[in-house]
Amino acid sequence: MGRSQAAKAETHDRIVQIASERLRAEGLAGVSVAELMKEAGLTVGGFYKHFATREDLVAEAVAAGQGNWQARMAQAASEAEKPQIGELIDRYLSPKHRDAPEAGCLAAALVGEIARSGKQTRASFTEGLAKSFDLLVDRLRAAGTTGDDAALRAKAITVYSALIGAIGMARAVDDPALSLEIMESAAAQIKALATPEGQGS
Amino acid sequence: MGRSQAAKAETHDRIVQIASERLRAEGLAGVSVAELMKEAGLTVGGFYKHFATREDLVAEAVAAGQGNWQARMAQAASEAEKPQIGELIDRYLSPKHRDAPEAGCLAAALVGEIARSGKQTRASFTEGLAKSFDLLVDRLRAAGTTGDDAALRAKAITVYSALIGAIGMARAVDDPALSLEIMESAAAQIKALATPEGQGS
DNA sequence: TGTACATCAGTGAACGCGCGTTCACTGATGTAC
DNA sequence: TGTACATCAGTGAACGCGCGTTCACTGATGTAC
Repeated sequence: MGRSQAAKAETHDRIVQIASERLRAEGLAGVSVAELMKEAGLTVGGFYKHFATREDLVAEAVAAGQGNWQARMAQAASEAEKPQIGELIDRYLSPKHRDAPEAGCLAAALVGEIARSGKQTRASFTEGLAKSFDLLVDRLRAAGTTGDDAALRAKAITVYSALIGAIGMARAVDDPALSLEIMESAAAQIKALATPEGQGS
Repeated sequence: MGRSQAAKAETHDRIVQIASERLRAEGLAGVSVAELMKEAGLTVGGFYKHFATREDLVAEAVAAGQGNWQARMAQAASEAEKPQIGELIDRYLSPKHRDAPEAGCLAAALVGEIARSGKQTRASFTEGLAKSFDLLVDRLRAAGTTGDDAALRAKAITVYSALIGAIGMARAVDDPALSLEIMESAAAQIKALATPEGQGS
């Protein structure tokens, strides 16, 4: 096939999108270049017309994958349509999110491996994480959570920490009852931290 | 060398101990059987006199690695010598722990990968995690944290979630200032959740 | 508008490499006499 | 106590395999005339 810039960009984006899903599902080392290209309907060799190395793709996929998740927090048409923080927490710590990492929060699925990754991947991740913190601060402020800017930011960081840790454990654990208990216990406590009503218990 | 049962058990333990450190540092797939054996002063082939497959070792190393960390919470001679919950949180979210995953909390370093691991590894992890929850409940009760048994358990789960998530992000992030901010913000908020004085802010 | 040519996205076989695992072997030690 | 033997932890070369990457090639398309 031809080589218009638009067609190439489309292929490029398709590869990145598939990678961002597959990497969340299988881990940063869990999918081979050949598999990825096959899933995109292409063959191995073409990969290097789009990326200099595998790590280049991973860095792009990490950036794209964080975008996916942030969209849920921010991409509503109006303030009223944006999800409330309590609803966000419940959806984050749900069996649905737990069982579909490929469509879920990239940070939760990959933090551990990103810590051991190359410069580009870590830089991509850091940028996306900073943006997630900002969006979470917005959601806390919209919910009327008490505290000045610094306090809200500290709460946002802690809320995100607890969400990531809880869903990580819920996914790792072998016991379905314990997995549910982790999600439900954490959701209740995090909501208490994040909403004005909950403060003080 | 000979083959007394004691000598074999000692070698076995040495391999498991080294694996538990190296896997925390490099990830579940980050160290090869040959490297591990070399570090234990042995050669590849001998590995299979101790473990049927690589995954057998990983499962054992996961169990052993959780033990290491739990020891810090529980293995003091008397109640007075056991660390206070606040001190535990500060030590957990310190640059020292962040920069030495091989000697630190296994759950923090490996949750994500354990979720994608085999039966044995996940079973090992689940058992260890349940024990960690129990030990954390003890520490909360010792600190006089308010709440009945169920509430203390929910708090313990949330505290551990937040610890794991925060140190995971602090390790993954590329920016030293942000890394410190994550640890400090989370430590303050988690202490508020975990100690009686902090309740209500 | 029609034709000749250059471009380059995509192909698929081949590469070198490190991995987990196997296997014939060694030799120090525990055991039987 | 001393000797002969069986055991089996540890050796290290070899295996088949999948990986990331390379490379000579193809052929549809954009461009120049």
